[in-house]
Amino acid sequence: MSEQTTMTTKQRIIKVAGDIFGQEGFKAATIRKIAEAANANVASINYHFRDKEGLYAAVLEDLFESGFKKFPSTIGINAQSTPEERLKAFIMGMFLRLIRSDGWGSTSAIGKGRLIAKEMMDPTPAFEWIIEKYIKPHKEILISILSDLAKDYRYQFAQQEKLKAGTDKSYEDMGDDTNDIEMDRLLPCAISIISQCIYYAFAAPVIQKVAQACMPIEENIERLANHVLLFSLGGVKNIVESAKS
Amino acid sequence: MSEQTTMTTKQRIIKVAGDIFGQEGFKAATIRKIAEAANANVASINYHFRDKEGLYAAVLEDLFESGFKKFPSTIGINAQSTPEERLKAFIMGMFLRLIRSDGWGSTSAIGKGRLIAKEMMDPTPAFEWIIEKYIKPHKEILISILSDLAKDYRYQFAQQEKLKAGTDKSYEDMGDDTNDIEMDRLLPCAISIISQCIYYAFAAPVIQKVAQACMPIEENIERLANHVLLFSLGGVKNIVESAKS
Amino acid sequence: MSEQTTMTTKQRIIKVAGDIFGQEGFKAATIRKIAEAANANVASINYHFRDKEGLYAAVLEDLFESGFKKFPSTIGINAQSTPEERLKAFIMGMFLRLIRSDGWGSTSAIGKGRLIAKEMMDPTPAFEWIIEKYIKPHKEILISILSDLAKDYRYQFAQQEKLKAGTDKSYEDMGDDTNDIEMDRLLPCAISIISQCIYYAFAAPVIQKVAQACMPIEENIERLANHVLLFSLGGVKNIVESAKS
Amino acid sequence: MSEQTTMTTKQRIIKVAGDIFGQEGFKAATIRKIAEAANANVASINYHFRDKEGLYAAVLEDLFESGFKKFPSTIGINAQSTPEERLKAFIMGMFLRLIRSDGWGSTSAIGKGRLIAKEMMDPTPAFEWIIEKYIKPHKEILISILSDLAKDYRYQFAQQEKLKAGTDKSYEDMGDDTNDIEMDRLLPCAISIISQCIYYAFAAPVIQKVAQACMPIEENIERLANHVLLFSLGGVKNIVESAKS
DNA sequence: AATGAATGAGCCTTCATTCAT
DNA sequence: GATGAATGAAGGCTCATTCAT
Repeated sequence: MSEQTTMTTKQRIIKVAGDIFGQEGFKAATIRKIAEAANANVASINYHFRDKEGLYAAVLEDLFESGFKKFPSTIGINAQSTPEERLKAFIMGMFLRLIRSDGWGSTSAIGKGRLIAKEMMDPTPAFEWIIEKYIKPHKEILISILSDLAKDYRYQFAQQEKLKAGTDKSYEDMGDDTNDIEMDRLLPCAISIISQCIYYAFAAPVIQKVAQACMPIEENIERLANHVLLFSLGGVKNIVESAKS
Repeated sequence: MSEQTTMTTKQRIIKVAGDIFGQEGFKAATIRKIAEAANANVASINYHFRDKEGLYAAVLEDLFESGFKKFPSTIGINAQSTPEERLKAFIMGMFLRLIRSDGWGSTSAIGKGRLIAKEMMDPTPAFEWIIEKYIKPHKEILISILSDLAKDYRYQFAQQEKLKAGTDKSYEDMGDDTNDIEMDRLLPCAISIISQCIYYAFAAPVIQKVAQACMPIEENIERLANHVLLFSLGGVKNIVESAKS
Repeated sequence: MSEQTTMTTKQRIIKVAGDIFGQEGFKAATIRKIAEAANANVASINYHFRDKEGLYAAVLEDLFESGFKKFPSTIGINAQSTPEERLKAFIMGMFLRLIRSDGWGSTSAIGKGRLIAKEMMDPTPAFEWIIEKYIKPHKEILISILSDLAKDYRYQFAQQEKLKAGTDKSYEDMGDDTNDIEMDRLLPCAISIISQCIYYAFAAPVIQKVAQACMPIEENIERLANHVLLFSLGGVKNIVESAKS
Repeated sequence: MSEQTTMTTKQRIIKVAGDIFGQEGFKAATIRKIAEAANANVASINYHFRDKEGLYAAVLEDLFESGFKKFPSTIGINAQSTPEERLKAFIMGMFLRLIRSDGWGSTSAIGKGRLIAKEMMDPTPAFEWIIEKYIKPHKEILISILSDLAKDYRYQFAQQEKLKAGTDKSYEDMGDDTNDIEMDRLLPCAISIISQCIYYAFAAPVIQKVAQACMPIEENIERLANHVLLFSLGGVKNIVESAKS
C-alpha cells in the first residue's frame, strides 16, 4: 500500500514492468500481468504509454537512466587516478549495475538485466536510441581508459628494452599517433572486458549449474570484479606487448 | 525441391525451426511460420513433435549434436600439442561453431546461436539436459587446458625466481595439490574466456552499431579468435602471477 | 484560433461532430476523434452532451435546423408561382441543402449529408423526432405542389379531350374529391422525386466511379436540378395521364 | 440443425453475416455475434476469411453473385421485346432483388440490401471490385434500353412534326450519331431510374413512418414497380422532347 | 505420414464513461 | 466550465492444439 501512495501509477507500472519484461521477454510478458502486479488497470497502461511497446521503451529508458545515475562507472575516481584505478572503477560500476538488486539485478537472480541482455541480442526499435545515448558514450570512457593504460604499458616495455639494449629511444618518440593505429587493438580489448562483465549477468542460469562459486550475486561482486580486473590487465598488457612487432 | 526430396519433413522442420526460434525466441516464434517455411502442414509439427516444446527440444539437441560434431574444440590437436595450441583450438572451435553459417551462425548475422544465447539466459527445461550432456564436458576440456597452462606459467615464474634468487625450490615441489586450490582461480578464467567468445555471437546487433570492425562474421573469425587468444593468455598469466602471494 | 474564440466549445463540438459522424457513422466515430478535431477535452463531450448519443442527437437537430433555415424549399416563390416553379424551387432547395458545403455537403464530397442518409437507413431514436418536426411537414409541401400540378395536368388533358371529342365535361366536374383518391398516385410521385435528389448525395461514391459527369458537386447543382425537374414533370404527367382510365 | 448439416460452416457464416452486417453495419457488427448466430467458433471466421474484412468481402461477393443470378434484370425478355418491356423487366428485377426475402430483402424489412446501400454510401475497398464486376455492366444494360427508348420517342416526335409541318425529314436522318451526344441526357435518366428503385430499399424506415402505403414489401412490389415504370417513361419522354431544341 | 477444419484460450487494444480537481 | 487520470467492458485477432480423414 505504501508503494501505491508514494509512487504514481505510471511510476509503479514502469518499475513492475522492468521485472516482468526481464523475466519473460517482450512478447511473452503480458500487460495484464504487469497491470495486476502494479495494482493498476489494464487500460491504464495504454493510457499512459500508448502501447505495449511504448511501455517497453519507457522501461528501457528508465533502466538506463537510473542505472547509470545510481552506479556510475567512475566511483571514487579523480584527476590523479591511474588507468588501473579507473579501469577497476569501470568494471566495478558494471558489476554493481548488473547485479545489485537496486540496480538491474534482483534478489532472485533473474532481473531487469536480462531485459537488457535480450535487447542486446535482438534490439527493438527503442534500443537504437539507448545505444546512442548511453552505450556509445560509455564505450568511449572505456576506450579512453584503455588508451592510457596501453600508453603506460608501452612506456614500461620501452624502459625494459632500454635497460636490456641500452638504446636511446625516448618515450616521446612513440608519439601520440597511436590513437588511430591502436584502435584496431583497443576496440577488441574493450569488447573483451565488457563481455566478461555482461556474461555474468546474462548467463547466470548456466553459471549456477556449471560454476556455482561464480554466481553473480551481491556477495560475490567484489571477488568477480577483482578477477575481471586482473584478467583484463594481463590481457591488455599481452595485447600491447605483442603489438610491438 | 531438392531440399524437399533429400530431407524428410521432420528434418526439414528441425532445420527451419532452428533459424526461426533463433530469430524470434520460443514464445514469439509461431509454429505456423515454421510450418510455412518448412513447406509443411501446421498439424504435422504436432504430429512429429507432439508439442511446440517438443519441437524446441529437438531443435536444441540437433543444434548441439551437429554443432560439436562439425566443429569440435580440438581441431588440429594431438598428444604433443602445447596448452597454448590447445587453447587456440578451443577458442577457434567456439568461434567457428558460433559464427559459421553452417554452424550456429547464419548469413544474416542472426542465427541459431541466438537461440542458444537465449537458452543460456533463461533455460527451458530442455536445456538442463543439454548442460549435462554438452556444456559441462566442454567446460572440463577448457579447465584442463587452463590447468596445464597455469602449470607452465608457474614453472616459468619459478625459473625466473630461481634466476633472481638462486633458490633451490624445485618444480616438483609445487606439487599437484593445485587442483582444489587453484580451481578458484581457474574457473573464473574459464568463464572469462568463454564469455568473450559467446559475447560476439550474442551481442552482434550492438557490436554492429558500436564496433563494426569486430562484427562476428566469417571473414573476421581468424582475427577475433587471435585477439581472444592473446588477451586470454595474458589474462591467465596475470592471474597466475598474482596468485603467488 | 478565431474559430476557438468565436464559437463556444459546445458549438465547435457540434460542427465538427457533424462531419465526423457523417464520414464514419455513429458507431465508428469516436468521441476522442471528435474531441481532438474540436480542440476540446474528451470528457467535455460527456459534460456538455451527457452521452455520445446526446451529442449525436444535438448534431442531428442542428443539422436540420440550420439546413432548412439556410436553404428552404421555397426560395423565390410567392403566391402567384406556378406549380412548376414551386417544384423547381423545392428540388433546388434539396440539392442546395444536400450538396452545398455550407449545407450538408462538404468540399470532399463526403459530408454531413451522409449522416442523414445513414439515419434514413437505420434511424436512431433521435431521428423519430426529426421525422415529425422536419420531414413530414416537408413532405406535405411537396404533396401540395404535386396536387396542384396534377390538377393542371388533368385540366390540360380534359381540354385536349374536349377538343378531340367536343364534350362538355367541365373542369369543375372533376371535383376536389381527388385528395384521397389521388394520394395513391401522388405519394409515389413524391417519393420518386425525393429519391432522385437524395440519391445523388447518398450514392456519391458510386456515381463518381460510374457516372463522373453527374457528381453531386456545387458546380453541377444547376444542371442536376434541371434534369430532375424535367424528368419529374414528365413522370407526374404520365402518371396523371395513365390514371384517367 | 438441418442448416448445419446441409451447409458448410463457411457457407453458414456467409449467409448469417449478410444479415448481421446489413443490420448493424461493418463496424458495429461483431464477429462474435456472427459466429454465434452461425453456430460457429469465433476463430473459424478468421480461419476461413482471414479477417473481418475478408468475411465482409466474401459476403458482398456472394450477395451480388447470387442476387443477380436469382433475379436477373432480363426476366421474360427476348429479342423482340420493346424497350418499354425491357425497362419494365429491368425495374422489376431491381425491386425483386432488393425486396424479396430470398434476395437482398428480408422478412423484417431490414435486410442485406442495406448492406449494399451502406456500401454505396461509403464503399470499403472490397466494393471497388463489385462496381467493376456487377454495377458497371448493369448500368450499361440500362443505358442501352434507354438509348433504344429514346430513339423510339424521337421517332414519334418526328412523326408528329411531320404530321403538323408536313416536312420530309426522315427517320434515318436522325442518324445513330446520338450515342455521344445523348449520353449527357441518358446518364442522368439512368440515375433517376435507379435512384427510385434503390431508395425504396434504402429508406424503408422513413417510408414506413411517412408513407406506409409504399413500404417496400413483397406484396407491394408489383405496384411500386409499375409506378416507377410509368413515372420513368414519362420522365424519359419529357427529357427527349425537351432535348429537341 | 500427413492434412484441412475447427476450437478455446488468451492477448492487445479501443472506447465510452466516470471521478476528483 | 473544463480536464487529466483511471476504469470496465468488449472487440478483433492470433495461436497452439485437436480431430476426423
